[in-house]
Amino acid sequence: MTPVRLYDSFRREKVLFEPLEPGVVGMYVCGPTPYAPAHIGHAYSAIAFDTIRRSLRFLGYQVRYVRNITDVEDKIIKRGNETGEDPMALAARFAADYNRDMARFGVLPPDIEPKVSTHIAEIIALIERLIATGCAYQVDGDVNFEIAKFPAYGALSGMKLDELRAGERVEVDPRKRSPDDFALWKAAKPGEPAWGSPWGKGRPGWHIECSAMTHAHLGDTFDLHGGGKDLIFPHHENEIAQSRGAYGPRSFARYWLHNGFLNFKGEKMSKSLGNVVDCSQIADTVGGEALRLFCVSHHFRSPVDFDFEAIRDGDGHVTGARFHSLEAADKKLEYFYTTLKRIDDFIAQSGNTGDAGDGKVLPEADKLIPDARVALADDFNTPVAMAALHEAAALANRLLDEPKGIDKQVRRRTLARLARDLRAVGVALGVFAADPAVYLAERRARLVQRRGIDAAAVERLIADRAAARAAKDFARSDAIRGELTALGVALHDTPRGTEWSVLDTAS
RNA sequence: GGAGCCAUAGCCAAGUGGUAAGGCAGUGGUCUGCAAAACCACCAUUCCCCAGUUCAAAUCUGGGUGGCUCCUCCA
Repeated sequence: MTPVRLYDSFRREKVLFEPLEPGVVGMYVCGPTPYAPAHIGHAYSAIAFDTIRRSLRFLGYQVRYVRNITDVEDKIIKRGNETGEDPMALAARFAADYNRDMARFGVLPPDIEPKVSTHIAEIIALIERLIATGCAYQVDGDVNFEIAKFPAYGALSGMKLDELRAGERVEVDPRKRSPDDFALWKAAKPGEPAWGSPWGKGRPGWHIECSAMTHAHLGDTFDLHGGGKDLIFPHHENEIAQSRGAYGPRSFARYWLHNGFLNFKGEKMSKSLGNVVDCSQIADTVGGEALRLFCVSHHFRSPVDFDFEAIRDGDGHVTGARFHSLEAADKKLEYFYTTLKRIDDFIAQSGNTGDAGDGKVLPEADKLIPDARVALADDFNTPVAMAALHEAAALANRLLDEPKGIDKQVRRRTLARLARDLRAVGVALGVFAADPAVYLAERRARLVQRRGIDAAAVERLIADRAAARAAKDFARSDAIRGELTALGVALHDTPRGTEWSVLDTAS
């Protein structure tokens, strides 16, 4: 396996990653609270950590990947009470939606997907332990964590307790010993899901589930903990306090990873600004893989500006959306899939499909995997891996275009190797998994629909043009090309006949 | 008020001490009946500004300017 350096949010520097057990990584990522359709921010985070998980595998590590679902939480209960739907049913429904959406972005299912509702016993045991160690106290049916008993509090976020109080803006529960203390267990209120506990009926507070679930599935101490930057405070800070308060100062996550946030034209995404984009809208409009490629073209820690423009009708109503940066990513995908298809076709035509690319190849073709490895081992630098993919694809196209001067066997084997390795790196990034012909056909169908192109009319014009060309009537042929261009269609004359695609105009 | 992040070509984006990856767009070329696609070449003497450290700075230090985030639910 390849040694990895990563930026640890806790130490605030890039460090050598040394898993507890060499070659084996235990990784926990904060998953969603499913109370509404997943939006692009959820996808960005899920893709970031899925890519890290895939990268670690590519680098030779065995990864145990745990991503939870917080299915008991205030927002779910509130939404359920508003709509009349049972909160647990609502959470289950949106959790299923979430997983379906993430699958469209190439996010692999976690190895373990624990839920709060199935870990109540573990949560209660952890709270009891915190009471026993003196970190938590019971008030009526509630149990709170007492921050004063955990002097290391604030190490991850850089928060200091006296400053926290200065910034206190929420109403303080007078039964708390300190305003900063947070709930581990909340006494049941009418209309809320509740479970029996030593403190009466109630439910877990937010934060405690992650401490309980990491312990249940990864043990006292584990390697990587990930989540969105916004979770650093208070969520991750509280997780640390709970877990270390219970299991000791050396327990819990050994390295912290936080992904940057998505902005829209420099603005934070928020419902009030009307710039929250649902995952299904993205996947339907440009395809899920375009978002995936967009994400891995940026470093996961960087804030990313997401280019989004609402399409409005004459009355100003939003009728659709343009995602310029995703359309660019989709076009880039077309390049890679076209390249893969060219190679696949070439290998198929050469008759020797058994040669997967083993053996001696052109030395330039041997660079892709090592280059990708170096890139991903350096803090999961996917943009640099993308650069390696571009160079490999250009090499493949060059070999396909210019057969002269290269030994036939070496050429074919080199192309087979390139296709194999492009896909191997693609697996690490979560791209290029589709059949190229299928992807290209689906992409064109999407564009045809989006642009309102009449495919049958296009085919008719192409037939007319073929007739004109056969008659060497090039003036007529060019006139038809002009008509098609006006329709937004580009033609591609090949030995197999004329193929067409949708122009990538800015329209 | 406290904590932190970011600023690299027209645009997107890597690079955290050793002389500016990659992509898009653009220009020229190869190929083509003409195109498209693909390929090739060109495209930042310079990294927001000022000062400093160093043989050497986009990278480190200090001071500015501009943008953003967290401290409250938030991926």
